[in-house]
Amino acid sequence: MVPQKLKDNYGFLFEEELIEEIAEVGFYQCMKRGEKLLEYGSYIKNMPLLLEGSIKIVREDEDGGELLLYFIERGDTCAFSLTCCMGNKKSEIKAVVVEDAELILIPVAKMEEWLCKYQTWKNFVFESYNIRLEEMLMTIDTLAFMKMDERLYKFLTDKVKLIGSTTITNTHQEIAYNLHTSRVVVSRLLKKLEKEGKIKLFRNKIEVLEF
Amino acid sequence: MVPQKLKDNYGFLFEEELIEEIAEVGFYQCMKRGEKLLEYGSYIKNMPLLLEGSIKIVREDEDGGELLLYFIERGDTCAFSLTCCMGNKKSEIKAVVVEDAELILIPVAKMEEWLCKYQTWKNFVFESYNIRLEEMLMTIDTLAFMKMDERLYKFLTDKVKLIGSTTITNTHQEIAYNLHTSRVVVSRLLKKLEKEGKIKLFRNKIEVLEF
DNA sequence: AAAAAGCTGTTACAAAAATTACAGACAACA
DNA sequence: TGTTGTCTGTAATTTTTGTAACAGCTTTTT
Repeated sequence: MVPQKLKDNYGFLFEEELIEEIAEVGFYQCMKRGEKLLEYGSYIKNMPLLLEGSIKIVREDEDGGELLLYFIERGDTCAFSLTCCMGNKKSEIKAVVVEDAELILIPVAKMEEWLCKYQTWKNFVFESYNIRLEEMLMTIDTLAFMKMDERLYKFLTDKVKLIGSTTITNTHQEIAYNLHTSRVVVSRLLKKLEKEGKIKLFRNKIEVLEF
Repeated sequence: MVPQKLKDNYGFLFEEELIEEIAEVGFYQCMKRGEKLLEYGSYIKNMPLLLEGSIKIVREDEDGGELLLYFIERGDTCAFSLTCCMGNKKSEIKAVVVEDAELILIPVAKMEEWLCKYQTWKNFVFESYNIRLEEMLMTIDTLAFMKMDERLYKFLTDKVKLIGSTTITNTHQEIAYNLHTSRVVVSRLLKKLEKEGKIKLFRNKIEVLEF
């Protein structure tokens, strides 16, 4: 069962031998929406490979402020976990399950061993770092160069693409947390988007019409 | 001459043998303030090790907008160069010399070879990625959680620490570019900081009193 | 020396975002 | 069924940021 999902998601990346090693040493784990995979300030000694579902990476400041950094989908791993376990440091971010997730946890020791043993693994690890740096750049772009109405619309369309459905189930308050703004601002701008015909508002739900 | 500076900056990180290899295959390069080490959209096939001076990493948007991401000091390398040369991708950022710099350029092939040959090199490369991810996080923090006056003051104090002098030689316009805001806003907030006794303003110069 | 170009301070105004407050709608539940 | 808590829409106000315009300097160029 697990090896099959491993193959589906990583088979085109890794050789048979590596897939088998992963299945052998990895812990399989299931997580429900809302559960925390990684807490701010915690330590981690495993590297997660996502098989199913999606996860959001969130930054927090001292005053309880939050900001969504980006989403992780199946076939991905989290570069901050790499940072965290290779440097043996506290986590700088928190990771929360968005859609029910299945994942495999790889012990750090193995992960380091494979770096030289499997070229494909090395490429995967570096590629992960590169993707994360790019995601961070895009986050910075939205913060530095976009106004709140654009950021809000981007949040909605990104989520639509992520979950593969045009219906987003979030309260205005939840969205406000993700964008680090106030609920009033989100409600106001959502109403504007509705008047422009881009979305349709319901209680706890938003239907995205254009994306 | 060069090997000496190499030893000074990297001797406590790398073994003798690796230092010698670096000196052998690396190109030595000197750059003046204002020169571009890396242009937006360009390709790069070498990884730079900074021996002297400092460099700033800047993000640009389509409309010519700019934003300072962070500074690089001697003993550092640039993770975006790694991204760039290992993935053979266009540069997402531009790198400009802040203080006259000396650096050594390592060909990608060597850099990859050393990953498995020298444990210390592998650690250095991963540590570089980790440091850059952290810097990016800090940049995101300032954008998401701080107001412009705080960002401006942070810019000034960061630069004081970087160059090791309390005198910053920049016009208000240059600072405005770095923070992606307007000159008027910078002038206004600088005046406020001066009234609070934290800085003293001159033409083309700012003296930072508290940091 | 005169002219041009660049830098700073300031004013007035517009736009964007944050804050406070409150009312109506809906859902959960005793 | 009535109460309570949550979610949404809206209005009024303040703070922050962006824009335009201009005067007074200093530095550079002619």
